[in-house]
Amino acid sequence: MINIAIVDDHEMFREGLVLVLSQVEEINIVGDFNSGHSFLNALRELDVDIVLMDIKMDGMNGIETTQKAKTLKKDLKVIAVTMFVEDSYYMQMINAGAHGFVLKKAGKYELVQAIQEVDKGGNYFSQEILQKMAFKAISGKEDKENQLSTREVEVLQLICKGLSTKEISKNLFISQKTVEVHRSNILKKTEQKNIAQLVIWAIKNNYTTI
Amino acid sequence: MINIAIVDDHEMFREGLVLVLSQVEEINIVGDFNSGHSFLNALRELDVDIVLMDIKMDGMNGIETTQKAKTLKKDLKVIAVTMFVEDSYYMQMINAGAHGFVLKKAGKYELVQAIQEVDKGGNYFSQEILQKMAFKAISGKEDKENQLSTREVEVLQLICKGLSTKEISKNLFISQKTVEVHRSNILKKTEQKNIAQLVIWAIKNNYTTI
DNA sequence: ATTTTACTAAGGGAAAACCCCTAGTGTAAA
DNA sequence: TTTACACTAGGGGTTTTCCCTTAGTAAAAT
Repeated sequence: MINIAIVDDHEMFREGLVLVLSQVEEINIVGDFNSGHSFLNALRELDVDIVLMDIKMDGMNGIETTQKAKTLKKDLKVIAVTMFVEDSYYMQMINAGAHGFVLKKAGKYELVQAIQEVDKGGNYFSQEILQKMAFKAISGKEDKENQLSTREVEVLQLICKGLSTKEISKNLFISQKTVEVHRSNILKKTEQKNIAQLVIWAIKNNYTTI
Repeated sequence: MINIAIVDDHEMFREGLVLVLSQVEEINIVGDFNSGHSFLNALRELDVDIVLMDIKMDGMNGIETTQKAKTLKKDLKVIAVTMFVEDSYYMQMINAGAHGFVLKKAGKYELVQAIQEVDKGGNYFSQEILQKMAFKAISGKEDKENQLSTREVEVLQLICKGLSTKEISKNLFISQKTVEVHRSNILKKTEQKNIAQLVIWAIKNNYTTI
């Protein structure tokens, strides 16, 4: 019997997941939570093997929740569940200690397969994500090069809110010139050519929420 | 017994919905479909009272599917299921003949309530959507004023793809000046102040997909 | 038959974004 | 201690976007 917990702030999706997995003989749902906080609070008294963790959540996101959960319970296994196949945040999730990665558009069978694989001590990644990883490995791009800095993430999020360079500079108490440098570096690192593409990139890569 | 069909290209969500609703005594799931096409093909031989229709789908969207379904089966009732609470496309869905509107983040009870209400011949709209409608009614803005024209929608979609004014002009075989006019009018009509906000508006209002 | 609307497109100008360059500071790693 | 990096910010330039005006044409509505 595999004890599963679910963390997702999307109620209908979470309820659906509970029901889908309840039908599987070898799976036992020990709890479902609508936030990282509520999950962490319950974690001590929870007999859980694997947690299905949504990455994008209001408040504490899946990466942060995973990191904190791992400090509380080292042998906890995490399967990240996410909407998009993009290339930056799943590395963060792997660094945070996730053993698997499944897309929300995946079906029941793939999800169960992922759970079984991770329960056996292995890893599971959706085909789409493996492709992305392979492409990245072949193209030989190093992560570090493209990783956005703390400040760049701040600027990116303000851009996505629709703030102009002037407004961002006032908001962060820095000069417009500095913001321009950040904007330029963000576009280079993300390999996007303008704000329209950047905003969509940011959504897919979980730097902002719509 | 209420006969329900589900149309949603998101497999896990659809499966979850089927299971959630199967638990409800008075509800009978007569079919679930991953596209508008497959639903329309099956509709003739389907004894269905209410269909839960996702608005955003690859290929034929929920609005188009609803319109076509209504011509095939006039008394079909449609409840739109959607991700966002924005203000333009639910009017289209109502025009297409939807009797209800529920957000995907809604829970089981709200969904069942919506189904019961619509089955009785009434309408059901999520609280959030009613608020939007009320606000719109109070602020007295007319739909027509703000409705994007065909060309504007084309331009908007190319903007969201990350094309520049020059690229859009080449793409549509019109001058840059004309594209500029369209861009300007789009920003005015949507009341967004720059491309970042516009892209997010377009996603929420279903003019583009991420 | 006249009015309205969408689409087209020009001139012209202001603001914003984008892209170089150099360069100082502080922190953290080798 | 030197090296590396993030953050800062200036000069100076091009390109793009944004905003205003005027205006012609074709189609649709009144």
